[in-house]
Amino acid sequence: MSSSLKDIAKALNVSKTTVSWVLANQGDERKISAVTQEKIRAYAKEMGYQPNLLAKSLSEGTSHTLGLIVPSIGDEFYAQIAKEIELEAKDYGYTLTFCSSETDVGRESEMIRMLKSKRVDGLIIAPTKLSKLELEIMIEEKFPFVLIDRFFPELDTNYVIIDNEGACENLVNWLIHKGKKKIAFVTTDTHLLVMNKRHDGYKKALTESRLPILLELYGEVKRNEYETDIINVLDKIFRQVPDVDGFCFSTHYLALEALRYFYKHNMDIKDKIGLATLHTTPSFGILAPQMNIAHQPVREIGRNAVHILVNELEKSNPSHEKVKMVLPTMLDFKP
Amino acid sequence: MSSSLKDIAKALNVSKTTVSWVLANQGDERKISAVTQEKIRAYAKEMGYQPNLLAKSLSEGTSHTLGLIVPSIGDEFYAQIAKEIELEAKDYGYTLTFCSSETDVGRESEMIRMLKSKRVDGLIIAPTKLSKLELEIMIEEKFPFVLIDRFFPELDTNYVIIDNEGACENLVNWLIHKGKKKIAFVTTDTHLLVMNKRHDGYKKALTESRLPILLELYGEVKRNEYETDIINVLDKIFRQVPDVDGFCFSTHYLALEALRYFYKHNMDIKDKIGLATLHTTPSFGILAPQMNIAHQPVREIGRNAVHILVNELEKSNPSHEKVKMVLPTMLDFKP
DNA sequence: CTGAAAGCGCTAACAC
DNA sequence: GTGTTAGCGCTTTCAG
Repeated sequence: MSSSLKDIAKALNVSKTTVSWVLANQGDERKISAVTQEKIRAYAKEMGYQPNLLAKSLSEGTSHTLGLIVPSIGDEFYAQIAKEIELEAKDYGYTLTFCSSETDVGRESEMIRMLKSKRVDGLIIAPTKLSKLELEIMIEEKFPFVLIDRFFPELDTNYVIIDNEGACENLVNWLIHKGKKKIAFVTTDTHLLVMNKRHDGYKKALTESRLPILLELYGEVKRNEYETDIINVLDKIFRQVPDVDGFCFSTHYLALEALRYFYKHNMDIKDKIGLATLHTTPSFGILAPQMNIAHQPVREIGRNAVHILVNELEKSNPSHEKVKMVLPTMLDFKP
Repeated sequence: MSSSLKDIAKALNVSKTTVSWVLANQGDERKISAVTQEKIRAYAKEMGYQPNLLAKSLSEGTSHTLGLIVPSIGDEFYAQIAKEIELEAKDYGYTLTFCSSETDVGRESEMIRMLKSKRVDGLIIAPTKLSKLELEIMIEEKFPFVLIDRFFPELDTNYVIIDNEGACENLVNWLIHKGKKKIAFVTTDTHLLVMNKRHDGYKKALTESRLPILLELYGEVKRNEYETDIINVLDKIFRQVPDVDGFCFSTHYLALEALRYFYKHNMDIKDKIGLATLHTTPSFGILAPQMNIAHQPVREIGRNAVHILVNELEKSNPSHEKVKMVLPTMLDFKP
């Protein structure tokens, strides 16, 4: 089984230190003789020596591991984010430990604690209802972390989010520009600040164009049963405003379910009804080529989050400003 | 900052041992007086004591962490698998560290070594071109791991895969049953055994029905540029066999891209062309309600993989047979 | 009922 | 050039 420094040292009649040094490539620096070095390296290789990183971490006080907490790794968006984060982290020599809170929101803070206990060097978190308490503790302790996708304006933390308000404002403006007058806004998870921002963007666009903001054109879908609830929501909108001519969805999976609905009812989403959504899913290109999309810059979100975190970890000067990054979405408008 | 057992012990004038015991809930068992216990617990809470799991792991020789290696966490299928694995692992008290090999296949074995060095208790791997060497080493060392999605028949390992051959055989049989005579098979990643099995299933179904296996009805798509290459492949099939009346796709993303093609060319996939695929993607229900699907039992794959692994980890008797599990797909056939 | 001490595998300051 | 030693924070045996 895996041999240790001590085993090698004993077998070769040198000290642990010597072995440690040459295996850490400090051999020359520490002026260990070439023969000893070679001897050690050869034997280590022969034995298939694998350093115990647990011990190393304990000793060094840094684990070179980052923790990632997302609401659900099964979700396309977070999976992509995770991918980008993992790639970037690897470039910096960090591995990733992740937890998803899934349905069990109550256990989010438990996971934060767990990861801190496992001594990850820092955390990247897409918070849900997260007891802010846990974040406040981390701020207090100066534990390095960065929020993504969502944030708390009242907390002084690092974060990387998108311009939610601007994205929806642009989307709706475009629909207006194309002559739409009765544009509905369909959303969910309204306890989230980001969702409110998206709604704000919608309202702002209407207001600027002096269009009325009608309650009948607002649809709120229950998150945990969105596949079925969106049907009620859409039914209601069409009942109350039969000549609705545009839809802005606050997120991709609502748009997808709405498409299912439109197809089922054979609706003319080509000319009659204008479509817009935040974030995408691969099938939109086929299902609704006319869909106007504000793409999430997943790569930038992921990469920047890692950047910021690693920067904070590796800077000797720890007391610098938190970075608050608001990324623009990538607008993909159809003529 | 995070206090340690020693700090607590010192502050309370007791020994580290005592503190360790009560905080590990062995207080009663070890007959520590109620007052001492309470004192310790209260102080630990006040200080916000968080055990250093690194130290605990090092000491106990087990990290309660599982490693997951997939080709790409950004891929829908693996993301779902990861979700299931994470959930199940959490139930057993394990957290997950993951790596995806992404494009950089050469680094797979590096990741295995890294995770072993980090002393994960076991590994769940969806291998790609993986130098089998690494697996052989693990077998030799008796390091616990289970393969998912793909496997090597010549290696005696745990694995959880699906019945690839049976799935495609069933899919194609159904198409035949519906009167299709010229069924094409479109695939990719043909260096993978599982892909060959799927092809075998296709051929088996044809043979059983005494249909010819035509080379012109076989399409192989280059994996790394499948979005564009599939167009050539489909063009070629339609050119050589204009009256092709069925398609069996070896995997979901090929089916999706093919749909894009069918839509673009306005083809009749409702009656004229029969469709079948292994695994699904959310939009199929809208895009192609007629698509016959052999669903991957993601949940079962994930859960069973964790089961098998944890079982091997926690059984005192380590020398039992490797479990080789072949799960049926869930067939979703359209009339 | 509680404590001392060794040990998990590694690093690093300080000898010689 | 190389070794000694203490220490990272925890568990656990053995002694009182």
